[in-house]
Amino acid sequence: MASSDPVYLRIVEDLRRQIIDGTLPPGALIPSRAQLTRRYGVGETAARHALRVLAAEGLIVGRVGSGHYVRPRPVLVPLHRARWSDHHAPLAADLAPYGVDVTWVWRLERGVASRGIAERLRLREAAPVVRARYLFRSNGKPVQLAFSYEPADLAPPPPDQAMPAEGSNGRQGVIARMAAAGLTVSEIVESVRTRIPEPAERDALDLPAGVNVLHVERTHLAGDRPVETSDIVMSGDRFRVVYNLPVRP
Amino acid sequence: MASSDPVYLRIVEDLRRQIIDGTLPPGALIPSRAQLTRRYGVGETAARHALRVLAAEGLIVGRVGSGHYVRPRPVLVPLHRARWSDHHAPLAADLAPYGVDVTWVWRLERGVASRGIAERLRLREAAPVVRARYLFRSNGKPVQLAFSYEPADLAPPPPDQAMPAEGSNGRQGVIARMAAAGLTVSEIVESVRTRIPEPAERDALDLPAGVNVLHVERTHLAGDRPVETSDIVMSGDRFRVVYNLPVRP
DNA sequence: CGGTTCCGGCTGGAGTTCCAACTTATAGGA
DNA sequence: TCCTATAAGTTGGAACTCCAGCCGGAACCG
Repeated sequence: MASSDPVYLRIVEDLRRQIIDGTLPPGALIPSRAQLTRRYGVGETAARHALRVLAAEGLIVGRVGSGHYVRPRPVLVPLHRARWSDHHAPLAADLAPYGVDVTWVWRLERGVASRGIAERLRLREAAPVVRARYLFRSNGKPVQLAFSYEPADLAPPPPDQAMPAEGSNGRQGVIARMAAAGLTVSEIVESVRTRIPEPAERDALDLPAGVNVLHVERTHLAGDRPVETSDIVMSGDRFRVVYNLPVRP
Repeated sequence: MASSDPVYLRIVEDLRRQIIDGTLPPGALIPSRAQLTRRYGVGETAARHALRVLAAEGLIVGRVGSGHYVRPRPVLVPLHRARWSDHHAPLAADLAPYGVDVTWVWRLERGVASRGIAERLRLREAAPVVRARYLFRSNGKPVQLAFSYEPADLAPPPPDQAMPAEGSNGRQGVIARMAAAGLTVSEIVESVRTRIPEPAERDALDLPAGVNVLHVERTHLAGDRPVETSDIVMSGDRFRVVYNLPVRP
């Protein structure tokens, strides 16, 4: 079976091993398509596909006109395979392309960091922050309420004149914006718990009395700097995720 | 910018729209590479790439010698984009290929369903179940304890003679086994909370007194039938996930 | 009439080629 | 010495091609 494996897999495994064991250290230049083609005695298709796979895994990054380089730090979990938050804050954004009816509205506000937020963002208390409030609806029914806080000085800065801004759909989360800037983002999940909703939350989520909500506190870092922290409140302490499994990944 | 988008994206978006709005109902045959090539006036590369992307998204499935078909039920969240459990039970399995030192041992036991487990698996109390106990270690330090329960009659059945079986690494979780069987698996997360660890857990995880553990109760369904339920206990109520973002997905 | 064979169509792996856009280094000119 | 123009190398998008293996239906034969 191993002998009938696709040719490009041999290159992928070989390079991956070298990256993991340090033969190709972070920042190292990966052989170019032409070099791989000669070295492994394969066609350019195979070399190209191998590089694409490694790039998709996050182990290397390609720069047009320059080459493929080993990513500066070891990849633990590539985003596309493991996003803790997929079922929380960005739920709507991820489901929308699949025809699930999810809509959301958001509002941006300037404010100052409370004690807790300041701690999570490693700011001094009362430092200026931008708060976004999201309300997600599925089939008209409100299902999720989220607040995200970002340091006000963060690039790219939020629109200054138009504050407070509002909208429905479309606002990119910090992950997408950091990714666009080519940054490595990490995530700290500080707490996941169920609790009794506050009156305002019960109101927004249109909940009957006596039910609990799922509460997630989450912070995103770019390098070592916290760039966003969020409080996510979902209706009910019991939720369900349905997916189809690709028969062959 | 839209005009400079890759050619294949036009095909992807067009077909995706048709799948979502029902023009191409579940089970429908997708135009073949040759047909797409003619219909959209593009090369075979673009047609092929479009089909590959849709297949990766889980919207269609290719059958060699036959064609590409719309998947039988709407995909909500493709597994590779959203696995709630990636940071819980299968953590080790996902991290291992990236050179992170994670090892685990497991042990299989036959037993009978307690009241709670019976409820979650929709079995009568004291029905026969198979219990697997996992202990995950990172750099030698125990980080996660998990118990999974499956109905004993479930296919593929656990090894009967070798019970109780033990091992280190290698045991496939129910998701992988169901995927291999081509089944759609859904997941219910019943509860996520932090709590005081029980003495046995504190012992296994080598925890100092006074810290909390993160506790997740999770059930997997194949269609409507529960096929596994698990209790996951992680050391600490604060954990961190690090990933690199592909600059362009 | 029923079973078997055969052929056309399809996927998926692989190779080859071309080109635009970009980076980098080098050589030459001010 | 410093700046600029040029050339070589690289990625990424795309087209075209070939082939093995598989599927399904149609034709054919007993």
